[in-house]
Amino acid sequence: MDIFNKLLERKGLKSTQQRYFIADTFFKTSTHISLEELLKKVRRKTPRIGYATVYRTMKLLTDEGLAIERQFGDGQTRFENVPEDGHHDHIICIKCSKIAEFHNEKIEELQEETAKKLGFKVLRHKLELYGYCSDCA
Amino acid sequence: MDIFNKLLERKGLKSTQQRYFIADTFFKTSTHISLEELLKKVRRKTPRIGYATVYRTMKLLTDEGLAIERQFGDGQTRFENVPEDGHHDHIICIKCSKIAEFHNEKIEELQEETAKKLGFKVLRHKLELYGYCSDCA
DNA sequence: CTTACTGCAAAATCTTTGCAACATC
DNA sequence: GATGTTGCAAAGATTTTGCAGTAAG
Repeated sequence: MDIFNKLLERKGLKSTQQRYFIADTFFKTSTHISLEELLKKVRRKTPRIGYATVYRTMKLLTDEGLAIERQFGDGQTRFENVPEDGHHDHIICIKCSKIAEFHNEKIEELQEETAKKLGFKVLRHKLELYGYCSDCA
Repeated sequence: MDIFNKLLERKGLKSTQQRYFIADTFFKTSTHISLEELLKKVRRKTPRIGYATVYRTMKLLTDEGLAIERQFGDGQTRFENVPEDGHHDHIICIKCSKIAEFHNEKIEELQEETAKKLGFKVLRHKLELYGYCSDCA
């Protein structure tokens, strides 16, 4: 939450209870949460909160890089919080759904390189490997 | 188109001019096209065609594995035709939504290698880079 | 006090679906 | 002819935005 308060200060925004509850709830969530779900969670503590406030707070977090929007094709935008200790990628077992995380600096470098050739400047990426884990192979 | 005709036959569906134009146009498209864009293209040949028909035809193609639905976060579902000659990855501009494709064998190798260390056997993967293109940097 | 924030409700987007007219088989 | 298909328009589902009231600095 420190980082969130700093963000508000840096941008000259006001620190409100709504924003606090939304951000706090979001950062404590480990899954990919939708606005509707987040709203529901936050309302347990602050029933009078509105959808638009959640929407706008998440937009703020997304714009500032503290959250990432993701689309899984179910018609709802979901938000994932950005790990403070560097990012990681996922490898998912298509049989038992086990998810392992990994980080490979070499791959990241090659991504940068490839992007540069295409004239792009990469800010973030998404890499997911799908296959069988050792138990299911 | 042969494969499309076979699909219709296999499922006992009727072969109509609309379906033909939509599928043909889609298969000849190399970019990730949205329904709106596809409709516009098809209308150049068949002005009286409706959005719903395009929608339903693309749903058919998607269900049958001839097209892949993709969400790049710009609020529009886009369709990509399944490459017969191997896959590619994407790099997306977060400002103008331009999408470029690339393929880097070295990255694929590193993915395999990394997966092996974790005891996984990779079948497929998804790699998307997000950033600014040369025009928006 | 001034300026920003919130909630509500309305607007804007996209995606799906019901149905009568119409085209295949 | 029977059955599937099309186009239109309406319904759904989400995401955005305008605005008057409210609260933070």
